[in-house]
Amino acid sequence: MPAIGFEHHDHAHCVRSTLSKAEAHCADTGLRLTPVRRRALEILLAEHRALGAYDLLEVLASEGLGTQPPVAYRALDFLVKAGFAHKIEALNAYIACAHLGADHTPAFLICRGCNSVAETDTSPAQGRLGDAARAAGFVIERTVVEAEGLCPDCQKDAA
Amino acid sequence: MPAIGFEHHDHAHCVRSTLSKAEAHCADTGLRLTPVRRRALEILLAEHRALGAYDLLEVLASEGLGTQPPVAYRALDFLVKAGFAHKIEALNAYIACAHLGADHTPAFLICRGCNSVAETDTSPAQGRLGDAARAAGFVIERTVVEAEGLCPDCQKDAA
DNA sequence: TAGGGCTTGATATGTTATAACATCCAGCTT
DNA sequence: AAGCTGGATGTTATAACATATCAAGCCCTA
Repeated sequence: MPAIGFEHHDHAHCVRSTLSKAEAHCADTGLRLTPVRRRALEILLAEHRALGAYDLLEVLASEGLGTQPPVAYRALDFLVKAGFAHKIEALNAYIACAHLGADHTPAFLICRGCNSVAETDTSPAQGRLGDAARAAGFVIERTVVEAEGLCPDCQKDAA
Repeated sequence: MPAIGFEHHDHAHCVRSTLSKAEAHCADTGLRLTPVRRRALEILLAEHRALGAYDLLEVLASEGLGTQPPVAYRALDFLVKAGFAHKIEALNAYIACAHLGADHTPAFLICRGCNSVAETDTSPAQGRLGDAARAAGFVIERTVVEAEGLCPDCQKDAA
């Protein structure tokens, strides 16, 4: 599973295809992809960048889809629980899932230059973290793996 | 490097020894471990648990060491920059470093039952995350690795 | 068509974090 | 000793992130 986010790609296609997968998943499982939720996912998908809840709210508000914080947080909760989006803990911000449908443990590469975020995959339970957890008798339920640094473009700019 | 936090240990000794190391490090490098900073570190060291900035502020305030948020955030900034404490991103909270002096990339096991936190060590740049970063041409400067789950004691309680 | 459960609307508030500017103080300089 | 300098602290205000609560609407289905 490659990192998705920095390389150039057919973005329109990746947006459409993710939306289709989300719709199909909801149809299968009975989840309700309501107008606000669907639009929130579209907004996140529009960029490979993490958006704050209030950034999202601003866009929703400009479209008449709600003006108060709970609107954004409810939509984000839904998307995160459904696996359509992830929260980036280091930024207190949210990003659309780039590997929708794949069973994965997400990990993120966060560029401090341009704020773009690439999603990749990891298996922390199989590495040193998992070893430490087993040694301590700790049962892992969820992992947060995020790396901050510079993407290729921003390295060029810095040089 | 073992995980430190869940197992029973001589806590008074681990507090004293960490404070000594911090003092020695400041003496060596010219950093100033002022009364507020030193007391903040002591407060964090008092438990293997992450404290919010406002929790810390409450204690400092009760001792006449300052009443406004910047007091706590400045002390925490100093401790984090000096490597004496770490921020737990998943909790927006702070914990004293359990491996002071060792060159390490911290990783945390966070118990959702009792809020205790164990610090261990990881090498994300050598695992799958590092592979993905190299493949994407991304340069990692800092990593956040946190696992949420249940510690041994809380597993017993749940059963 | 009535009831239950999920969704949305609306108000208020709680929690985490920083900006901005004034003041103080220790150490150095002349 | 007077003055400068840089880090540390005091103080006020506000920005940014997140949730509790209760009322109202919608949709399914029995």
